[in-house]
Parts: sequence; structure tokens; C-alpha cells
Amino acid sequence: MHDCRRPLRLVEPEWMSACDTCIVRNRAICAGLEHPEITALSAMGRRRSVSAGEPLIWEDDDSLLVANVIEGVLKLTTSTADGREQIVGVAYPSDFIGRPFGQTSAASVVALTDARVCVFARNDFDRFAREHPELEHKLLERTLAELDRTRAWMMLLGRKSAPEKIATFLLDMSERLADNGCMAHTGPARQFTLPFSRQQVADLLGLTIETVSRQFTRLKADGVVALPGRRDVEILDRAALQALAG
Amino acid sequence: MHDCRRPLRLVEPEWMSACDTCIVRNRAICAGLEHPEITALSAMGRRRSVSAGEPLIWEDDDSLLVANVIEGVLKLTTSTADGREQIVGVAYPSDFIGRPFGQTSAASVVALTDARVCVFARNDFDRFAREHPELEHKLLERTLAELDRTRAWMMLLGRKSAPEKIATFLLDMSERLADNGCMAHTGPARQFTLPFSRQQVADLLGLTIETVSRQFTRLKADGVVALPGRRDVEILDRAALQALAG
DNA sequence: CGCGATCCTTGACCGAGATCAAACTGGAAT
DNA sequence: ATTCCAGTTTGATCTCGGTCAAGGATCGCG
Repeated sequence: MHDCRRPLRLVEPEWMSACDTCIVRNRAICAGLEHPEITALSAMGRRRSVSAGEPLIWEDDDSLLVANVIEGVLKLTTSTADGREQIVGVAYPSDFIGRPFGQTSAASVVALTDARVCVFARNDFDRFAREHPELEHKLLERTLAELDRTRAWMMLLGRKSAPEKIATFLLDMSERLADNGCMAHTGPARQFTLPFSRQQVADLLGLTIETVSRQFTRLKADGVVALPGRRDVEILDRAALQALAG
Repeated sequence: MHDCRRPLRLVEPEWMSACDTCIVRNRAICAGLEHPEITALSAMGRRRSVSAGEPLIWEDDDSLLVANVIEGVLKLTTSTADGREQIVGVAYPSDFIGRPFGQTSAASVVALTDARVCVFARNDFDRFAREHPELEHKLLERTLAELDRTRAWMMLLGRKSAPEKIATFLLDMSERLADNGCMAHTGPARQFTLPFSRQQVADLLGLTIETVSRQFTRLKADGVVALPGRRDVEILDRAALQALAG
């Protein structure tokens, strides 16, 4: 789907921007931009590291920045006044985060793992996007896909039981965490490391940490999964998971 | 926010398209398109009536059409194999429905009230949109706003109690159903008629019909709302509702 | 006006998942 | 090693909302 054979350079000539060696260059919304444009965009943005647990955007803040995820995983959350939290989205490398063309951000963004992002001032980005329809089109496709995923998750939150939620979650992770690199599509991962704590899984599924823990324990007891480490999952019986997912 | 003083004509000269008299012309994504474009778009689309309960798009169907809502209210739903349903979106006049730039639709669309829509073949629309950045920009803004709304709803589905869900729902309806016309912004409606049956409210909130009914009864008993008809709501104590909504 | 169908409400009961509390685990720091 | 501590698991109990089962209201229609 994307060309991954872009030449790797160890030294950057003067005319090259940081984008030329960016590992998500072919997958992020920047893909397809040619040289004058990529240079202009590169001049507006700057790279930033965010360590695990560190916030990047606050809910209800003025929407001041947008970003591309280069590396790592981040969560988008909304919270109630009394501290309940719901994870409303998860951003992986090449994903776009933030709220362009709007005054405020509806969700907080916090890094789940150490992460690197490429941030832009929102109004700079907005202006640039409006002048580059190809970029806006990429952003539109991404936003439509994210809306589809979000709606599927609403079904999970509103109508699925705890066992169904957990099974659906594990299958989803198995696909999302499969091929983050740029190799040929390898299919869903049999084993993987979750970027979430138990509490975060609970916040994603609309459950409590205790229920999540009990469901994991049960799947392990039934031989459906193995749990070699706190965050490690190995799927032993995918068919059983699919049956449970409903 | 939009200009509502577009002249009304009772007869249409030859060169006018149906769009020129369209009541959502100034609010839908078509707003801002000028004459050669609006004529081309008009030629591609056709108007269609959908009666209450009638489907317009089937979940998992090939995404063959997209549409603008002219009049009426429609629901977007996803269902599980065993028949559980979740309403994942509601479309009002001037809203855009369907999945452009994608092979399949993730949700079914069914009319809640008698409705009129302006439908386009998806591939015609896709091609036209790619050639008209201004249209794509409007669609992007709309999709981003819808994503924000959907994420706020995820919080409701995952973390709110039944009383909180009902209160949030009523306040949301009070705003959405306020000024569907094009008059000056009137603020939230004090009384309104729901476009939903009790079962549909349940499908929207991730509850059962019995729970919805009990919560309505309780709000009535507490003098927070009056319920003059099956679908009629009058808000007597908005502050109480806001407190309940959390 | 009365009939029937559909939608809605109410009641009794149940159970999945929340809550409260305590014990366990595994990695980091001393 | 030992201690410490956050994160996790497990157990006991409770409660909110679901389920099952009747009734009641409302509306379209003859």
C-alpha cells in the first residue's frame, strides 16, 4: 500500500528537512507532499519527545497545537468533573492528533509510552492545510476512518458484555499492534505487549479495573490466552476469542 | 453564522437548479459553491423522500450512495449478529450522511421521521469532491465536529449512570431541536417533540426500554420535566437536569 | 365510537458488574 | 538480598440496571 523502499541516508544534505528521514513520512498525512511544500511544512513544525504519562494537550484547552505521531502510543481521553475517565481514542505512529479548524480540543492527549511527535501551531497548520487540498484530503480520509472506528467502539461501550468487551479488545490490539513497521502486511499478531495498564484497559472499555482483571484471569484459566508478563498477551485460541467477541 | 436572507423565488428560471430553492442550501456542505459548480452537483444528485422507518443505507453494504439531509431526522445504527442495536449517530437537516472515499458503510441509516434527502452516487460525489477543495473542506469541518460529538457520547456510554444518561440526553435534544430553521439562535428549547420512540432512546443511550421509561417517570414525579405526550418533553427545571447530567 | 395493534409503564426478581477491602507480585531503589 | 510501592489479583458483598411478565395508554382505522 505504501512504498517503503525510500532510500535511507545517514547524512543530510543542506536542502533536506527532518521530514526526509522521518520514519512515518510515507504513512502520515505528509505523504505525497513534494519538495517546496514539505520544506514549508517542516519549517512550521518541530519535533518533541513526550515521556510516558506526560500530557501533550489538555481537554477544553484552547486548541493551540496539532501533531503527527512519529513513535509511541498516546491516549485521547475525556473526564467528568468527579474524575471518571473514558479513553475515546488511541493514536499510533503516523496518526494525526489535535483539533484543526476548531477553537477547543474535546479531549486530553497523554502519552502511554515514551513518544515522539511532530507538532505544529494550530493556526499555522490550518492556514497551510487550506492552501494544500491534497493534505486536507488525506486528513479527511483519516478523520472518516477514525469516525468509523469510533462508532464501532460505541457499539462495544453501549451494548457488549464484559467478556465480549475484553475479547473484542484483545483482537483489536492484535491487529493494531501487528505491523507498525513498514514491512509487508503480516496479519494479526499472535503475541504482543499492550501499551495499557489494567486501569487504562478499564477506561477504554467502560469497566472497572477489577472486572478487567477477572476477565483476563478467566481467559487464562480457560487456555484462551497466556499472560507471560503484566502487559504481555499471547493468543492461544483465536477462534475462541472471536466467538466470545460476538 | 450563515446568511439566511437569500431571496425566495416562487418561479424558477431555466438556469436555476433545485439547489437554488433548497432550504438547507446555506447550511449544508453545498454552501459557498457558486454557479457552474452548483449546477454540476445538482445534475449528479436527485431528491428522494424516505418515510419514517424506511432504510436508506444498509450496514456493511457497499457504500453506493451519500446524501444531504434536507428535512427530517435519520438514525445511524450498528447491530450485533444477535440483534442488539446501538444508535451511533443522528442526522438532522443540512447534515451529510454516508461514507465517501470508502468501500463499505459502517452503519445503517434509517429515517426516524418522514424525511427528504438529496442523494448522490458515491463515486460521482467522490470525484466531484476531489475536484472542489472548498467542498472537501466543508466536509472535513463537519466530520471533525461529528467526531467530537461522537467522542463526547462515548463518555456517556462508558461512564455515566442511567439518570446521568437521561439528563444528558434531554439537554442535548433541547439544544439540537431548538433552531432547525434559520432564524437567529434562540437558545435551547424549553419544550420539544422527540424524534425517538422509547426503544430508540434506549438504543441511543445503551439502556433498556424499561430503564428509560422508569427514568422518565422519575423525572416527571420529581417535577423536573413534564411529559404531555409520548414524545413530548417540557423542561421545567433545567438546573436540576444539568446537575443530574454530571 | 370501539376495536386492535403498538407502544409504554409498572412490578417482582435476578444477576453482571461495581464497590470495598485485603493480599499478592514484581520490579526499582537501597 | 531486602525493602518498598505501585500495580494487580482475589474475595465478599451490594446495587444498579437488566430480565421477565403483566397491565395500561394511545393512536390509527373501520
